[in-house]
Amino acid sequence: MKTQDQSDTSAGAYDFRQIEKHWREYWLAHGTYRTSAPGDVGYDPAKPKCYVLDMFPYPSGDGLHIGHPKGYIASDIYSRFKRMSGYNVLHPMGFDSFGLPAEQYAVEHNVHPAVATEKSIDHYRDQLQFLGLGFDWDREIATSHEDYYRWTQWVFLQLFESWYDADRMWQDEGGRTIRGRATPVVDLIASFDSGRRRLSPADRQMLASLRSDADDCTWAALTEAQRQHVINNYRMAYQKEVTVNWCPRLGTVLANEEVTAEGRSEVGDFPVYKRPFRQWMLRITAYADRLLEDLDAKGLPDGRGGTFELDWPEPIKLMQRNWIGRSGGGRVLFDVLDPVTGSARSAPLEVFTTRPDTLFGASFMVVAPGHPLVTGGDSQFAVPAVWPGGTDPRWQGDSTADPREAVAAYTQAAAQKQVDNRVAEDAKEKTGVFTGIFASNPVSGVQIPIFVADYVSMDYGTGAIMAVPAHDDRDHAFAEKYGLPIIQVVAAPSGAEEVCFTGEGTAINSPTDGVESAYAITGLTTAEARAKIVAALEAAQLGARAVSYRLRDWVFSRQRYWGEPFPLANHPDGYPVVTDLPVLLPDMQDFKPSTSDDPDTPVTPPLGRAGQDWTQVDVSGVSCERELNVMPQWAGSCWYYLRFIDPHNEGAFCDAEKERAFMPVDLYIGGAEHAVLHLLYARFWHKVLFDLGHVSSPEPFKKQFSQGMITADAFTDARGVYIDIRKVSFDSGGDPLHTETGEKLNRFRGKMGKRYKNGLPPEEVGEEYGVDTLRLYEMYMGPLEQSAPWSMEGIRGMQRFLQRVWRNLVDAEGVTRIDTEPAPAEMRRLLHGTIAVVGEHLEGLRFNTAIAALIKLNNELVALDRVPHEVARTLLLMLAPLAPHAGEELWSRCGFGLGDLAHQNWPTFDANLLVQDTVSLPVQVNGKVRATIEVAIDTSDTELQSLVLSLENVRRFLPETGEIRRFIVVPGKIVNVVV
RNA sequence: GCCGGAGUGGCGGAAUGGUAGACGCGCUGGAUUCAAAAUCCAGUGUCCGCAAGGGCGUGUGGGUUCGAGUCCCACCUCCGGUACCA
Repeated sequence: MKTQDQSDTSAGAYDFRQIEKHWREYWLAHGTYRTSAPGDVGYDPAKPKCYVLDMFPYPSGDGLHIGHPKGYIASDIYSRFKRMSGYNVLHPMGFDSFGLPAEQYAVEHNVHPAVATEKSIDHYRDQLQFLGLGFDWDREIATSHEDYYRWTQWVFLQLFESWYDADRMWQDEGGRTIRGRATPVVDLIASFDSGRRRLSPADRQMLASLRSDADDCTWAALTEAQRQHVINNYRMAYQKEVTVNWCPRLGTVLANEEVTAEGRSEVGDFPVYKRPFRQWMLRITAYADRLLEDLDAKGLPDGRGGTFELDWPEPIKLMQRNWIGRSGGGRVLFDVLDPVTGSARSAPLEVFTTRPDTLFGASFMVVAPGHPLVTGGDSQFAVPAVWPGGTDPRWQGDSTADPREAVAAYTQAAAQKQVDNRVAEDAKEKTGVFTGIFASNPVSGVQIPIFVADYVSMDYGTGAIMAVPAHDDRDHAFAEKYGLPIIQVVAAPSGAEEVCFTGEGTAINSPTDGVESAYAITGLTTAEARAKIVAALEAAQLGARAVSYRLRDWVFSRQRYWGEPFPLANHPDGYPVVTDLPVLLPDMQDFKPSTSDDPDTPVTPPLGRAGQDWTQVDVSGVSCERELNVMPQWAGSCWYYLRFIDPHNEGAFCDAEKERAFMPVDLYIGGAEHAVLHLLYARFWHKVLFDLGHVSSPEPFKKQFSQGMITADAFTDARGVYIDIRKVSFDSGGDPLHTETGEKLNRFRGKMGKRYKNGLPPEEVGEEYGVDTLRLYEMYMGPLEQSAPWSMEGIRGMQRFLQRVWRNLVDAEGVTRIDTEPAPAEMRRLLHGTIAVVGEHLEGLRFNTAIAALIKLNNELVALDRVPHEVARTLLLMLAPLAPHAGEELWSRCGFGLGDLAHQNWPTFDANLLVQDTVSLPVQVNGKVRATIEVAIDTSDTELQSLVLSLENVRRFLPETGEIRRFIVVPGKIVNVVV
């Protein structure tokens, strides 16, 4: 599959290997893509800036394959286009080099992650440079380098030493009023010290475990350790016991996604246990509303006196909104009835509901297995010793024992139950046990049973729900199984009868207006009924308007080695203290997690074995043990875009003036897999830094774009073993065969990568076809946001295109074919039309159609003996961002300049040239095209009508009378005769 | 399951509600060549037809419209995410 021109070394040949090598080296030697910042020689503050950012890669030991650079090529083209359009472009690259992939690679290959990482980075840099990507390499960073991660630790301390003052009203530079602000913890402590702030009920509840007099003690009476526990409840970075999926055999915690339906690890198939675990958390939920609002906010300040709004694809915004999952509704208090006396206990059961309007349809309640009502955490809520008379046997669980045993057994089983597999979650049968306790519906007074069931989670809302089986699918399934009443209280608008209608409609079977009730909602719409019920509940002190979020706080610690150490230590009195920066990761040869077969083995992070020199640290004269967890890989990628602006600053994470000059990022390109988590986490950190005055804009990424994957066919033999795509050929029928054995292979479409042996390194393709060809082909495969399959046949078309451009401008002897005569009118019209289209499509990241327009223009040149000067020059300018090596070579060969194509001005077009006097109109009869007519652009409709109706092929389709019903003219587009 | 996206010739894809298939690959025929590669020219959704022209055609089934690949409703299939892969 070698191309034929390899041996052609004549003066006029397009020798891409030599050309690409030459310009690659030229650009690096001349610093062609270096960006100047405030304070640099040659920085021009009057020039508009454009910050084009890629999601930086984590450097795996396998190197890049041709699927990886798709986004980098796109951002490179855009950067070059913007530079030519007069912008000071910042386009940096770096490496997300901490984290699990690097650690796992190190384990597999038995090398230290620090060594493996450096090697991988060198390899990646070579590969990226090979692709002719115009990064400013002076700005390269790596998250695992000490001069980077010391600032990651610094940013973490900003979070640790601040709290979210939710009621604070303030204005940003753009004049927007914002509610809530991250505020230094020292201010909080000062307000406690001065008495301006008192301990909250939540503080007292937490203190109850530490002091007997928590109910009425004051801040002044607290010990330092107790005060620190209070402050922990406020910090943006705080410690909390959370339940995780613990796999002792792997010595790691797993995501739900990494646990199989059988409750075993995906990797290795080992048992996984639910286990509570003290973790560092980040209070992202405090920012839920602002993360939501700013997606659509107008007038975000840009730090330079201007404003901006987010230009993100709507689907990505939608995913973020859904992830945050704000739902408005109400909290409702249900009286819990004493099983013996039947009277209400003092502590009611609180639920959150998004549908207060369905309150009259609530026929039972469900609490989560961890709820205090059933864990005995609150003596108020004791489960009775005997089943109430007439309890349905189905409600009593598997045991025939008393309610306490049944509930305890169910709760324990739920806890033991290894992680749920979501696929099965909703489809699987609901289970639950009656607690023996009844509640009273606050609006109707009806007694309803309380169940414990694992379809309710402690993580969302209050861990308890009111069940409305007529209008909630899960409640419905549960009610059907346990024979509970199903009461319709909402009528579907269309009258469409669904078994379980969950949409909005009209309230029915509730009190009717005229009846003496504040809850008279029958006949009201869902929205009206919801508002009325909540207002009435509030008046009766039985509930309140409330908002709930799906978003949870962020578990921020990992029991790993290859990550940023926390700049914290544990004081002997049991609270965290800040240590000096930087906290260097100790050099350990044994960095693997400790594994065990015993689920109860204490969890010991690898850093626990670092030796006392490292683990013990003196803080203000007290010997403390360092925090042994490390940060997740997200940490480094949450702020790297700021470090690129000022990568070598030793005194600050980023110089304030430079930050103002370059933020926000104008275009952020990355994989669609980061659409929710990474983008949300980075936005969160940025907002904290914004609140604290460290950055000047409230959002980091002005425009966001997610590129699709490059997929590739993969092949397996009869045993199911993957066969390297280099060893696959095709028979005449197109069926895949093994090159060596001739065996017939199976083909399927998959992600490109090492696993399927279907990836190719860019060097291999670049050597064979040329880097410019590779760049063009990846952009030409289809819309940037879509996934597309790699094809070794398709790439030839782009190579042909470049060769054709070359031959149009250079003859076989290497002499240019430029004509000094001006271009003919038709050629100029085509040229200027192409400028208009290409510019528009590059700006819109529609590279496939931009390239198509260039191909079309170039194809018109093939028939010419010589190419007019203006056409040649303009064609090269438009080609420059896409195929920079060939562009520079031809630019200098044609004598337009030397090595300066990247800094030329983008061509402008003359709109007058694009106006045409006549237009070719398709003529439809009843929506079917029957003819085409060439008319002057200003032909009147009546004139047009008589012309059209006289057309032979139109008349054939008219009725005998010649009568028409309508005559529709869409100016310049189409004519439709309706008969 | 839930959230988001995508389904158009043999293939990748193009198309502000206005001629479906731009452009590229592949294929067919021709020119050039001793021959081949490369290159150039012409053709190429499908069915009927010598042609002119006509029928059908954008995952499936409905709907809105003078007109639907595009908008609405209901499905099917595939892809991404689902919080400790990032």
